[in-house]
Amino acid sequence: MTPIGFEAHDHADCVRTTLEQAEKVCKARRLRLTPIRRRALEILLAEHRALGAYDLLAVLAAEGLGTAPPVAYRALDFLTSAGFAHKIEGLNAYIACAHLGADHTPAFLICTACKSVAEAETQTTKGRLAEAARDSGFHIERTVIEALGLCPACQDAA
Amino acid sequence: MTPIGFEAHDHADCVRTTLEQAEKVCKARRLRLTPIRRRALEILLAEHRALGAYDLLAVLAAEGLGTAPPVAYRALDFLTSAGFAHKIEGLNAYIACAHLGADHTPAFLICTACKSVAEAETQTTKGRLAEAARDSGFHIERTVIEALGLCPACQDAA
DNA sequence: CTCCATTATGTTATGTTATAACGCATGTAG
DNA sequence: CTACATGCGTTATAACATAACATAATGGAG
Ligand SMILES: [Zn+2]
Ligand SMILES: [Zn+2]
Ligand SMILES: [Zn+2]
Ligand SMILES: [Zn+2]
Repeated sequence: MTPIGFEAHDHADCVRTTLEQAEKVCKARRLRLTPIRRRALEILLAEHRALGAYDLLAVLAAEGLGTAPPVAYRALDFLTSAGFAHKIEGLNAYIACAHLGADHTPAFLICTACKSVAEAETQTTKGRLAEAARDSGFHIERTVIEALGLCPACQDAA
Repeated sequence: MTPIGFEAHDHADCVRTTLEQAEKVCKARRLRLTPIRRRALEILLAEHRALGAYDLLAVLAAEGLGTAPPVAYRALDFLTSAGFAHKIEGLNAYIACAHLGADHTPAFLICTACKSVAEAETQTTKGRLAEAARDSGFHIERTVIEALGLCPACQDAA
């Protein structure tokens, strides 16, 4: 479970396989990966960073795929519902899933210096949060787990 | 480390001791708990729930303590910087700290049915997130840990 | 193939959350 | 008193998100 994002890696491959996975999942679950949705996923995938909805919209608009906010928000709704993207609550921004296909509980490491984001996985049933929940009888449906700090590269720079 | 919020407890005492703690901390750190800031903290403390900035503003406005958004945001900035309140990123809302004075990393259990919020504590150096960070050499400065789900009472109701 | 229901998209408007910028007031140190 | 820092009043605007309704494309059922 290495967090993807900070390490050097074959990113072209990363993009390709994620898109393939997304298509496979859509086929299996009868979801429609329309041109707008597919392009939105590609845009998010371009970098391991979170993009604001309006940043995404700007790109889509420049490509003639729609100009009004609902274009972006609908695409993001689809992608997040399908598990192809996640919302980073701490940034009000969105990022492509780095473990598409794997059933996972995402956790994010967000570099405040270079803005890159790595997605790790945690196990919902373990960890301190789950423990606190069990202790008090709380039933967890969804978790938001985000760490803000400095990635290895930015620590070296400082 | 029991999460405060779901259990029945002497809430009047809860409010009183938190305000006392806040005053003590302000004295020690030479922070100024002005009338607006103090009242904002009281308003947040009234219930173990998160309040939107504009909800807080509405109360302050009704009491003649200011009408424009900066009034609320400045008070919230002060309270969160001082550690007297926390922002719930998943709700864009703010809640009084339930462990004021204790040096802690907050984690929240948020009931999606009744909207109440319990604050638990986690240890920054343990847990899966810290583990993932260590693995990749990431330096954590702040964490956002929030669980959405059903509190014990709302589970029983369903 | 045609019709129908469903899903997706276009469009306008608005709601919600948060900050910038500037000036005045007040408290404190030299 | 003066200089500086901090808090507050006020106006305006930026940034994020959704409501509501019209039109179009898609994909089955018959
Ligand atoms: Zn990559
Ligand atoms: Zn993911
Ligand atoms: Zn209480
Ligand atoms: Zn706290």
